[in-house]
Amino acid sequence: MRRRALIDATLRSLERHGRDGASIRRISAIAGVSSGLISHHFRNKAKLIAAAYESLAIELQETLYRDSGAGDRSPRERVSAFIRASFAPSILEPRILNVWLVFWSMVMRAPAMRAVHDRTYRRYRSILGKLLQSVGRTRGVRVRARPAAIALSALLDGLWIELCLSPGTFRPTEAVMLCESWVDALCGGALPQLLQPGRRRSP
Amino acid sequence: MRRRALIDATLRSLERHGRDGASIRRISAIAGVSSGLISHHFRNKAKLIAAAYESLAIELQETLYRDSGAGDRSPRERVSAFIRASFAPSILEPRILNVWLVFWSMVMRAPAMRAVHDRTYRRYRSILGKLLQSVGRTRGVRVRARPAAIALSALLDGLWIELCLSPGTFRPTEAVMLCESWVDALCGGALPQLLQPGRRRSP
DNA sequence: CTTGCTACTGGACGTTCGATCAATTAGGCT
DNA sequence: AGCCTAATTGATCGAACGTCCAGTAGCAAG
Repeated sequence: MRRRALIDATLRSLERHGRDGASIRRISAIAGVSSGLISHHFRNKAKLIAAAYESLAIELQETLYRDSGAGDRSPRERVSAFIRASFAPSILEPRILNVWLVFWSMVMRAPAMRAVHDRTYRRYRSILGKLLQSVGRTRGVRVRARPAAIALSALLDGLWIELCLSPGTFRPTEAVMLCESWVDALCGGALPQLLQPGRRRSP
Repeated sequence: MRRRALIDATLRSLERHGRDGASIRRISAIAGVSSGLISHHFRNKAKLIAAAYESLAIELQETLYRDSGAGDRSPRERVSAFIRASFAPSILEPRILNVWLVFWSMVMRAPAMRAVHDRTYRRYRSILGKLLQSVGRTRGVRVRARPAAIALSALLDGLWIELCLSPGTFRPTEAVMLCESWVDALCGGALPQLLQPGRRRSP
């Protein structure tokens, strides 16, 4: 499908040139087609960018979810795999942050981009929330999925952004450790505001 | 000083128009001067943007530090004030995220921007690290300043970004709660990897 | 008053941008 | 083979971009 190829060319262009890569001419050059073809398959540039945003977000979530769910792991091991996958070399590529920054800067201006963001982030938090809840169950703790997912996703994103912006500040293994520590504290009952009020499940 | 006025106009332009605001013509229009004047005071556009980045980062840190240090508070109260100030309405203004996104997207391309980023973030982590260490001291716990500051700054940034991107997802008070919970867990010894190895200070 | 220097103006130049559209090619259906 | 639709091209348009520079205005020193 041509649309698929154009979306891929868009992502590659944004990786290479950042915001300057969001240009019909650059994208069409990378895709090896004429500039007019983009206007034929997408009404305008904004539609193409929004489609690329959705594509990237969904693909990333599927990668993370697949990596964490592989094999017959315990819930705690699946969270660890999710965290490790979030700081894998291919994800930490600073070029990829470029792409996200372009998308985020459009979220506040284009309603279509905001819709994509809200939808994909809700899914992201849903995945994280379920993972954390099942970990809590095996530890006899009732995790409140929503705030827990919000906190862990913020921690993951914040560490990932800083690692991309200046990779020398700390190492990916430190980022993994900081996330693991937070999960351990959650399971250990040290974050009581993130647990269901009332007694623990196995007293 | 004219340079000061041009930097302020740059920040206002980036707030209003995002990346499109980083244009000599828009900035000069907001400042009420001719386009040529910018090339007179700054060698080129990149120098102006870098100066604006440094100005914004330093001003923000001074605001946060002043708010947290006011009065004769206990260390724990100062951390709370720092966290609350990080989610104050004026900071949460989505327009301000626009400005940071533009700067971050340039960090990976312009060495001068990378230098500004590294310098200001080191200062930011230093402030946070000292605050957390002094809190730990009053609780009989020896906090490792560096990883603790990295984690809390990532949590603050991640929550702040998501709040700016879609303010309806959760409320600022929830963000404050999540950060406070993390600090409580740290002080309570629930994040052992973030403490100095060995015994607690008051056993 | 003249000289010299700095702040400042605004137009010119060459690029690049997004969108448009008439013209051309390709491919399946009858 | 003939035809119709869809895919694709590339030129063209006006607008906006960064930089440059010749020129004006203001002012302090001689």
